[in-house]
Amino acid sequence: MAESKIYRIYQDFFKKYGPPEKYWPQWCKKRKTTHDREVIAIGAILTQRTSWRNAELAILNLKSAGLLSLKKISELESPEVLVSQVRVAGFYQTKPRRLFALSNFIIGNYGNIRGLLEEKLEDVREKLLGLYGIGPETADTILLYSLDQPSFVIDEYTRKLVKKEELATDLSYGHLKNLFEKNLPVDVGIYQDFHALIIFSQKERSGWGMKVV
DNA sequence: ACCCAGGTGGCCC
DNA sequence: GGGCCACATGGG
Repeated sequence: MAESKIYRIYQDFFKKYGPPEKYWPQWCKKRKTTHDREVIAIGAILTQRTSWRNAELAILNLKSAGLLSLKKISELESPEVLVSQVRVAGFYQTKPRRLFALSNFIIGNYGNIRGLLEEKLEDVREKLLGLYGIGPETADTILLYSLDQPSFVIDEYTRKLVKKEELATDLSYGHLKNLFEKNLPVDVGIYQDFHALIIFSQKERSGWGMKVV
């Protein structure tokens, strides 16, 4: 494993760009509060097919409205209440429904997001995938960055890297996820850092990273 | 006026 | 299982 090309790319990126915690302090930091975990899960939905900049503006809108909380969202009469806060992040009819579905699932079944840590990774992943608006990338983002579970995230940047380095011809989500997980030590920190580094490498550090929310 | 940004569900074949 | 489309705003 140590000599695998994928692991070598990770090491090269780390040397080149340094620890991602510098750029994504909220997402990669070692100790997270329950609120941190909730914000990351909410952010994972808001940033779907959307620039992080706009997703972050929506997060700030939710914060100003006192709604940056899974419990608060789950208590809403209707997801439409969130339309004005979410608008800036696009898909403003669908994303509120997705946030509502996730919040109701977590609060209704577990009381709070840390409840998900009591169950096996595979089981939580299957349940997340069953929710409206949560596909493989969002499920793995929540598992990896919100819950600190070793579930590698595949996105378009990862696919670009795979194509450029000719790491695989099958670009399906499941195949790439298995490929990366098979070629890396099972280590949450490495998974988190590598996914972030892949994005930096594709974006060439063009001035973004998550601000403190 | 285009094109894209850390996707997903619905529909069709 | 894969291919196409709608969803929607803001920035380059």
